[in-house]
Amino acid sequence: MVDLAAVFARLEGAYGPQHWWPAETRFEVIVGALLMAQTSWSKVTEAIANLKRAGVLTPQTLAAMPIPRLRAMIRPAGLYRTKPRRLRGFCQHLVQVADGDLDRFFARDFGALRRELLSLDGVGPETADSILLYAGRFPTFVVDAYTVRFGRRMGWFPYDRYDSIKAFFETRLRPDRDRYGEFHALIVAHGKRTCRPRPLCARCPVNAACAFYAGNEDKRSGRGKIGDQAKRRHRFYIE
DNA sequence: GTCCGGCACT
DNA sequence: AGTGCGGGAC
Repeated sequence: MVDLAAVFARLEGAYGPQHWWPAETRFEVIVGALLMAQTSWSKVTEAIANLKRAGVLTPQTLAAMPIPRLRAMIRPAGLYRTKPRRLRGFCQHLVQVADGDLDRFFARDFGALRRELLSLDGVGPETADSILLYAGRFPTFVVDAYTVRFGRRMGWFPYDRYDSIKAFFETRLRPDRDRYGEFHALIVAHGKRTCRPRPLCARCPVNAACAFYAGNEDKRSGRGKIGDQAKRRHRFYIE
């Protein structure tokens, strides 16, 4: 029996409200999502600030911008060979199908919209769901590497397939976009601060419900079969 | 060295 | 399933 509401409450209690997505407009949310891969949010913020300062942060302007100029502005976000092309491509698509109007763009069937997003270069499932949730305001659950690691350690699922994990959450939570958005943000906070590659289980707010923590009880106590050397080898981080 | 709020190639 | 994409922060 997995009580997601209880886990949510404990994460919220430990980390507080996350205020996602930190952007002024829906279009900024989308630009941020497209620039996010393999970088930190502060770098994305820097890149968006460059676009704003230059006054080019509109779908029409970005859709018509030469790649080298775009590259110079979003350089802080890294992966500069791919991201400018993807950002411009998305804007061209947005202008094409909705005249750059996000109200019109999102005012369509969810399933069709998601498939359309996934067909665009640079938009995989996580980016598509981030856009649909945080910009489109659809109740769709976002899965990322933190979610996979966290859920597997908790013992909620053994697999790492995006759609299956997404379904795990969506079948257990009422479709509520604010709650979905906050839950994902809390999982990210948890993954950064506690459920790291080397987990800080001793001060984890949900360790009482965690299979990984339970499975390592003998190692924590130091009275199990596994000695100190093996503990280090297995990379369990004991506070 | 590893890590970033991934994705598209092979 | 493995790897290129990039460079700053730690």
